[in-house]
Amino acid sequence: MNLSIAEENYVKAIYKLQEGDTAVTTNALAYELDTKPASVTDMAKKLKDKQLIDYEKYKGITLTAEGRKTALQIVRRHRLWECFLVDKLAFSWEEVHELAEELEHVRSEKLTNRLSEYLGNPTVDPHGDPIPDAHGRMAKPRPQTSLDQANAKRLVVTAVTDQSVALLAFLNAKGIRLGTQLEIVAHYEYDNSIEIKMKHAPSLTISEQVAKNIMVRPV
Amino acid sequence: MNLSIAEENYVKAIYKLQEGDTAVTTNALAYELDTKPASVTDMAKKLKDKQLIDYEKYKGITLTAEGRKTALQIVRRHRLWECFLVDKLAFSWEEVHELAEELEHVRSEKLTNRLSEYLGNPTVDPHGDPIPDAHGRMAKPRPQTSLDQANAKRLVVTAVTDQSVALLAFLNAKGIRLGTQLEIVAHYEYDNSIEIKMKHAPSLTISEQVAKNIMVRPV
DNA sequence: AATATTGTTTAGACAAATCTAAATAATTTA
DNA sequence: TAAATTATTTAGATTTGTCTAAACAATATT
Ligand SMILES: [Mn+2]
Ligand SMILES: [Mn+2]
Ligand SMILES: [Mn+2]
Ligand SMILES: [Mn+2]
Repeated sequence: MNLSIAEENYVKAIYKLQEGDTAVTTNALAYELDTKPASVTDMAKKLKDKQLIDYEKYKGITLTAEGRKTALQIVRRHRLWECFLVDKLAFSWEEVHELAEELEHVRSEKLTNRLSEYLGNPTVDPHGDPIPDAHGRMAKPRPQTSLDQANAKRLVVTAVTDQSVALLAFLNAKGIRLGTQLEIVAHYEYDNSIEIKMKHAPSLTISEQVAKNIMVRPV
Repeated sequence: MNLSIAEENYVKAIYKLQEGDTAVTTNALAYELDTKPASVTDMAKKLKDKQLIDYEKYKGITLTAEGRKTALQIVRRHRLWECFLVDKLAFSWEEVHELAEELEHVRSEKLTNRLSEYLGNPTVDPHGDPIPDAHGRMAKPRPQTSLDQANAKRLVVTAVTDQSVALLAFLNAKGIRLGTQLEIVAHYEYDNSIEIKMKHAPSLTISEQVAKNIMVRPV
């Protein structure tokens, strides 16, 4: 099936929003893609015709098996290009999403697989998200929790859930990246802020909002 | 100026066809882009509006200074990606054009310049074509002639003008690539075929058509 | 010079992707 | 449950890039 760039972006967005079996709503998809609900309805009809989604008027959207397979291929390309940009071209993690958003649309299995191999077949991207392999399989991520819910004291950063430039740049400024080890020094109940301590640095206090978006596991 | 992919492909094709100051004809451009003359006329009006080309009805098309600059940026991206695919991902020279045709449309100066640097700022692409630098300047290619016109006996292959998969695959099969050294053993006047000899290989005879598309200079 | 051929443009149409505004369905509130 | 609100769809338009068929211009042939 030959998909346009717009169609690919829709399929990927549906995949992103579809947690488990919950149908994706028209409005949510419009918001995610920065477009209008009317446009989503139009596209939903096209993707249904192409059998990439199940869709009934007013009932929301879910990917078919075929659609899920397609989505995983796009996600694979996106995350591999992000790795390339960070690992080989020394881009910072907040710069790569936008570029990968375009590079992901070059559809060549050979290119994708060669790129993966060249990068050492990475299993996570620069934001800690898992990379599907050539068959669409993702390594089951090791158990992780958001920093605000962590109970162990010594932790390592495994992923970031909000990948906005604003948060990623903030984390850069504070020296927090994937693999960073830290200890929880204190929880402040007033605003649920959390004081953390990293090696070779004074402790710092981060807001609940930041903590919620940092994923960690016990070291 | 924000150009669509279609517009970029037109600008690049005009650049390719515009040798010196000869205006590019509607039909030639349609053939090059595998489209119809009527479509070219439509696009010519748009590119004229955007001041990328000079165009008067029935008088053909030439790039403006702005258009030339745009074309050189696209050519730069195209050739850098070709280098990447060959040098880093081990693609063969006949596979890369099609992929670069898509990758060239990712418009990011930062990406382009980082890629160039990563590749060691190459000055020629895998087909021997020169790569414009960040300012659009190309190294003046060292003097070269087509193999059928060469008079020196000991030669080195510097470029290939016909870059069809068919010719490139033929040259692969015969062990002829950029940098290959060869001697002219004989010219056969009957069909203008040329017998050549490369190191560590028996001599072989190639047709005039092949010879015309191999660029060489004295070693 | 008249005619034929070739090259180019125009007119009118279509598909893809989007939009706004209006209509309709589903859900929540009173 | 009736009214109000929210979510979604439809109708109709627009832009981009393309096409075919017909008209027109430039060039070549007799
Ligand atoms: Mn994208
Ligand atoms: Mn990512
Ligand atoms: Mn292209
Ligand atoms: Mn090339």
